[in-house]
Amino acid sequence: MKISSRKKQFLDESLKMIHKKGYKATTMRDLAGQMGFEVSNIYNFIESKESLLETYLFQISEDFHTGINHIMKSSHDPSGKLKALISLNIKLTSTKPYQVGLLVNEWRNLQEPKLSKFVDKRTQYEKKVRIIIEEGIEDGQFRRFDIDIITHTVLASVRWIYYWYIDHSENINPYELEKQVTDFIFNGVNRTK
Amino acid sequence: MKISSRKKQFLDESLKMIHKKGYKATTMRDLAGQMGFEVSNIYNFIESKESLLETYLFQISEDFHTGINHIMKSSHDPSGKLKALISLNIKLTSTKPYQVGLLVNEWRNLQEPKLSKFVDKRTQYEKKVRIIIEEGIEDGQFRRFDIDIITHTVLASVRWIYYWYIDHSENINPYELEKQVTDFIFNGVNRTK
DNA sequence: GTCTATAATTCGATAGAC
DNA sequence: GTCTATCGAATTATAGAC
Repeated sequence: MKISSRKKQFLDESLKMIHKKGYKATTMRDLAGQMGFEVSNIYNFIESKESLLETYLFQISEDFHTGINHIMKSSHDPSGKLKALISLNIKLTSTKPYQVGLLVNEWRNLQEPKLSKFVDKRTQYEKKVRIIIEEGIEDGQFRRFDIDIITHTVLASVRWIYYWYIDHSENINPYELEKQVTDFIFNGVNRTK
Repeated sequence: MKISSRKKQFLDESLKMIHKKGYKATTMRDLAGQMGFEVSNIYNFIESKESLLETYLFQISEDFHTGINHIMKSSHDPSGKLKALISLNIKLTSTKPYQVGLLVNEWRNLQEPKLSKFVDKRTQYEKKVRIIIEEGIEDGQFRRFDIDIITHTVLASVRWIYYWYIDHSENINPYELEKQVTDFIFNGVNRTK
């Protein structure tokens, strides 16, 4: 079951290229050219172009689901859960920025029935985030917002980070980044309250 | 110079379909089928597939640039400028949600030299947002954050809204939405400070 | 694991009649 | 403004030799 280093190299290079050019715009010829061999060799490693996308997407998707399920089962209060959610996002983004980029940008290129499966799982994830926000408001830890609006805004506040990581990974301290983003989400930009 | 209603209908339908399927995944045959005519008729309305994308992208891009230039020249303090920026985003998103969607998702499908032109303009836009944040921190109106991190987080906080609008436009009160998002960006979710 | 060769399909775009 | 017909290029994928 060992994955040859050549296959691993192919998967890594392809991931980066698909992120950069987009899944549809990246051809099998592009991927082969990046490896310096002919198109037909790709099929020694994978079954099809779409299976490549599926592998990337469902791997990182599972990481997020495993992470949030741990958070939901934890004994944290809503504030603690929200902090853990931010931490989860930054941990996964810092270790797998290109996969996170695909998760954000390329999911809709999945074909049915995988597309519906993916969207369903994402909806489940968002519902769990919604519960954290909802409980925080009912507890009085969070202010009274429209729950859906704030759920989406919180999710959006961490969704851009993969891009930052890919371009500046050498200069990013993930702990400082986590601190800043957490501070923003909890307290906003305003100094005078 | 009057645009025929048939052309306008084509442009509107195509915009929606390109948003839904993605630019690369949407074929000229798809667009023709949506209109109920043959592919060749498309070229009565547009020069090429890419000119279609360019038209959509540079129109909405200009709207954002015009808007932020007015804000930068205004007499508002940094807090007022940031509020105006949020207002601009929600105004453009509520009136042109599909164009905003293309701006977020499809810009990289532009070909050179249009691609570089677009990216340059976007960088200019982000620099202006950065100046607002920077001045707010120096004035003491905003708390001391890493400027780049907070600039990107603020931008991300409003970037998701086009998606919300396309799916729920009938139930959205843009003034309430603006109030909620502004409140989030300025004060965060935390109740106890 | 790498190659050559090619199948089978789809793509954007054009020519020209009506 | 709509059609039929078609071109040339590009695309994913497969067959089979080495």
